[in-house]
Amino acid sequence: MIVSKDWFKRDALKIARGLLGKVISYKGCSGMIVETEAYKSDPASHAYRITPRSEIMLVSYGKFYVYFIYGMYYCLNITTNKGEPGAVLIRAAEPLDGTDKMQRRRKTKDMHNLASGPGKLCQAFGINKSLNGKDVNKGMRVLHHKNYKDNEVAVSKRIGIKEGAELDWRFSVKGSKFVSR
DNA sequence: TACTGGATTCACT
DNA sequence: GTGAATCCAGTAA
Repeated sequence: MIVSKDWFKRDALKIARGLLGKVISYKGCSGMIVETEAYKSDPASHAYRITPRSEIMLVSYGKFYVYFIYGMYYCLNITTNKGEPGAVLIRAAEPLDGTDKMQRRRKTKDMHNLASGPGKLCQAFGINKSLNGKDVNKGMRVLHHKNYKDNEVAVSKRIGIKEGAELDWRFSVKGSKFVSR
């Protein structure tokens, strides 16, 4: 079951929390999201100062925002919108299907090392700037986990959301071995 | 046009 | 724990 674009028309913090346990599917690979980070209009965010690159966060929701960083890595975001520009960074995922492809792209067999970080995740799924600006579910799909079809609250209870001790905008699945360091 | 630094990762010590 | 890799967007001139 696909997560609708309108699902992202809410506060970034709620989206970041709600995305945990959701599944992303792209290029024959899929994985369950286990770590996210919400970005709103704070100084650390691209949404703080709107530029041509980050304008997408101001004018849209439910779109992919992919940017290149450190000359080597991509980071995958999904834009949100509830009265102010924002986005959620997908930081890590637990590989489900297409792990052989991920292992080839990542040049490692280590499952824990396939998508346990923003840059690793993009490398494993073969994500690049061609996904930037595309609507959710066009290209990459965002799905409800087959085992977690019920509502968000139930999902949260079952997988156990762990909020960052100091960072209340970063969320991870409690006990997951697939979150970044 | 030139410079600066980054929502990271990995190898090496 | 530390530093290198690497390139693009943003900024200042």
